[in-house]
Amino acid sequence: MAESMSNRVTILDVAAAANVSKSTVSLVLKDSPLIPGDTAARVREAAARLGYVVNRRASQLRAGSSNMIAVVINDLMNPFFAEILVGIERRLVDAGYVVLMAHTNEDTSRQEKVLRTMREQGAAGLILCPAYGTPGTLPQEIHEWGTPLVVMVRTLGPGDYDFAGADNERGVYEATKHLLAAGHRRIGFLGGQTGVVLEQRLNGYKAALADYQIKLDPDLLLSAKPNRQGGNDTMLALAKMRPKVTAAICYNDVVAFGAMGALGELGMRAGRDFALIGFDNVQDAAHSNPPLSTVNIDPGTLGEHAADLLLARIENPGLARQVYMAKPDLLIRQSA
Amino acid sequence: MAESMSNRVTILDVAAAANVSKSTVSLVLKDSPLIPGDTAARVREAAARLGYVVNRRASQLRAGSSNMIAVVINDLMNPFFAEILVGIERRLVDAGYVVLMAHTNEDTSRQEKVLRTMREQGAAGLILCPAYGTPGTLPQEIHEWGTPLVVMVRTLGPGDYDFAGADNERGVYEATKHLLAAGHRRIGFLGGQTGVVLEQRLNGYKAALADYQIKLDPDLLLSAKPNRQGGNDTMLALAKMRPKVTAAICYNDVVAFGAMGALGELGMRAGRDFALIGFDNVQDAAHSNPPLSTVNIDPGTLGEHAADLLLARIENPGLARQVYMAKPDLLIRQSA
DNA sequence: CTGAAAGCGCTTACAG
DNA sequence: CTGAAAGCGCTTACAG
Repeated sequence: MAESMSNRVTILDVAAAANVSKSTVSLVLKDSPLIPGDTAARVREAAARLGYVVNRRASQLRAGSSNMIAVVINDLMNPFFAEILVGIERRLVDAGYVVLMAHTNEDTSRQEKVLRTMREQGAAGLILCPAYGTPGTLPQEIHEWGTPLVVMVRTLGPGDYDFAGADNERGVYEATKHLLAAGHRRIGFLGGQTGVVLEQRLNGYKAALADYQIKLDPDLLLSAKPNRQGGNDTMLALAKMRPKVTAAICYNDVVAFGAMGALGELGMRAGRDFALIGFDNVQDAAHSNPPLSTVNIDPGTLGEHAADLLLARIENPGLARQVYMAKPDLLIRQSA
Repeated sequence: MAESMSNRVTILDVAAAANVSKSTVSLVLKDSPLIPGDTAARVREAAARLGYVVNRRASQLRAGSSNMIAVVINDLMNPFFAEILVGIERRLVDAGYVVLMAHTNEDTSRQEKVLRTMREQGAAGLILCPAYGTPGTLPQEIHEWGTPLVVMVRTLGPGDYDFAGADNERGVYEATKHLLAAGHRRIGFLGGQTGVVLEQRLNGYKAALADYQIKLDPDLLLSAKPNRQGGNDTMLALAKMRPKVTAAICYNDVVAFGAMGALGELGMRAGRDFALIGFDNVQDAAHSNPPLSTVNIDPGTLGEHAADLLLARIENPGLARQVYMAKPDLLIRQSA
């Protein structure tokens, strides 16, 4: 907690300088049609001359409004979430809001802490990319606070909350089918450890194999953290398996980047010696070595849509449940 | 602007429930020693039972304090800045603050806009990674607002502002010397277009060449945006040059990743056919394909230090100018 | 058209 | 030890 600005000029100073009451100043500053042009001009001139800056804290306390929106992100080290955040922020700032950002790093106790803080600040709404292990009761709880909410990326069980995410099952299904159509029969699944997103993506993988009457080999499902290290480790393990594995679906792009590195260590190259497909289409995917084939769900746009859902909900709390599902789009570059 | 929470319970409700005055409630909630244990317990119990949540807006308006800190980032798509942001946020949240985050995307007019907004919100301090083209007068202006400031990464001309960044010249100097010691004589400099950071890094490059009595060849300085695309494009161009170029310093890691991709396209591999060194040491650098040799300035720690400087400044506005310069550390992995 | 008054939810001297 | 009062900087009915 810090002492705030030294000698702020207030609405009273402006009123004195313009020879009107503070009510008049207030009305002028919100462009009320009640005040005639010449008075308004005088007030504006005084405000500008004195360097008046509105105190949002005071105005919003009185008006019972808020222009702050809380955004809670689980993993900013993953460019997928960074791109989402940028999309959210862009839309929110354009709509006149300011974003209160917190990073949980997949830690639910930190998440609880920041959520409480943001509630205390009086956020007008909340966009939450939940940490692993977030209880399914959280949306209901936040609803009881009276705070409009949109959950992103990972669903939080059944419930009546707004959601923005992607059709994970379909995306991986199509990616796997592409590999199968190219003749691959031993296809690994790399990375991911827990959570609904993993389940959904795995379902897509299984469904595609089933289409080809291929029995699921559990040894080909390599669990690991969804980061580069995880991709590296699992690819190294996968490469050792016999009979030979010739392709892999990666839990996400970052895992795929790690897998590419592992292939490099082995003197192999994705797209030539092994087929690799990612998920997300983060910006880096177009320029990785080699460029990554992936399931495009357009993270930036996903963030913008989440912001739009929240804005709509704030505008009209009575709205029916809103869901935005990014349509996955298989993007074949050079890694498969 | 949204209507705020429906039926918040206030300090008055708690006072009524505990049969004390609101002053007493206020004192209890800030752990004042003035209130005896049994009264305090009664008040706390009532607060908990009613689900009381403090309204920071009101308390801080009255107290003239703020627990919000603004952080303005120029390019979140670059993992370097994402890592910095995470470091800042971690430290600030641990210190009891909440972060107001804005992304300028290198757009100075957007930067002006968000800065104004954050001033209106009454931020207790500001950490700014300035967009290209930010006027050198900005720190002074912000000082006049009465807002504690720390500038990061890019200096903003001379002035009495706190700063956290890295010794760019020395970092690149050492990287270039490493390449020279390994026998390289035609060394490119890839990416970067403008700004002090580029100047400083270029100075390091030039100084190292001078140590070896090598004349600077301006053709080897390839200007491009400091992103993957820039790295890709400039590497492609560099590879065509004759006499052959055998190594390059990259403006930053992201440029180096792009350059690696370009080498891949050409059937070459960094570390085997061409030597590449980056700058920053973002987390991805350890797992790129191949792992990137780079100048480590530890972005996360840099962010934490920036937060510490700001906290110290808020605590004690009279402090002399504070500067944190990350000591660059050449990290040789496989790309050079 | 403009001012005086009340009040948003708190904290902070000040009495007693 | 605890309560009554004033006030942070605004907005919003309500008079006139």
